[in-house]
Amino acid sequence: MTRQRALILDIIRSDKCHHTAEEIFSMARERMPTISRATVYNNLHSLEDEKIIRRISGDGSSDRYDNAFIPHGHLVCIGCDKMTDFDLPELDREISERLGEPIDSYELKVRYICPTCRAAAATAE
Amino acid sequence: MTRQRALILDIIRSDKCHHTAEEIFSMARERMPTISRATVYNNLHSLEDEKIIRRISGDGSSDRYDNAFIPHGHLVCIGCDKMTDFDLPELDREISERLGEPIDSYELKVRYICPTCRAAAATAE
DNA sequence: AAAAAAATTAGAAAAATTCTAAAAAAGTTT
DNA sequence: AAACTTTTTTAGAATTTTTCTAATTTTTTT
Repeated sequence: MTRQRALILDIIRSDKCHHTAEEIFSMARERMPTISRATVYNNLHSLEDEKIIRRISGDGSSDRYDNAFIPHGHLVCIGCDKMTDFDLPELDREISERLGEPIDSYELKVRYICPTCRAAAATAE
Repeated sequence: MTRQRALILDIIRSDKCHHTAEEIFSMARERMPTISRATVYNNLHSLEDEKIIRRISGDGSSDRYDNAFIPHGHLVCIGCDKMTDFDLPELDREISERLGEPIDSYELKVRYICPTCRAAAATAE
């Protein structure tokens, strides 16, 4: 485990929200000014392969990275684009049952209108 | 509806498998040699906004586009990377129930080992 | 401590996507 | 169907995102 790798992992773990590779690179730079962009990308890839982190595809924009402890989905508001975690206990087992085969992992993104945006829309009428 | 838009839509609809923007651009070029890359991107974006097609995030590689008729998930084999459709009747309703709010749409990608790769792995032992 | 293996670096290169302003096509109005 | 307005397309440059490269540095193994 190199210092660079530990730093990248720490950045991902110490923040609830999900960052892009470029954001992680900037944050890493602040704490280790010589770290290279390639190192960030290399580590994001290897950490993902080892299932220590997860890549969440950014709808349109860049992909984001998330701690991979417990399987969960993501809610994305179509109004404000904010992304939040969405606990889905047993969904992995359920998918596997529906499929009739074991699965490795899943990625679920749900688009909806978040309570804040819905309230704002209701007020605007 | 311009000829370009119709062509792009036809390419997406007349093929079971899911193509990237660049692939769609090349295929469109074969049938309309003057079509511009920007037109392909513009239309993919607008068709997606109008929910006529769906963007499926490519894990790592480029995003792919899919006909958006019925909600369904995607199976991606971690061995051969092949992507296939996965029917999940009522999953949208179920997600909405678990969330306690209406949803707009969902995107589910399930990573697993496809029967072919599993058989190959079993033979190799 | 020396040797071997693995990871990092800087920056170039490649790939993917967006932007721009002019031209063309589509849709509207009379 | 001519004149007008609006929308879309075009080509290519620009930008953004990601990967590659080969020389160093760091880490691990012997």
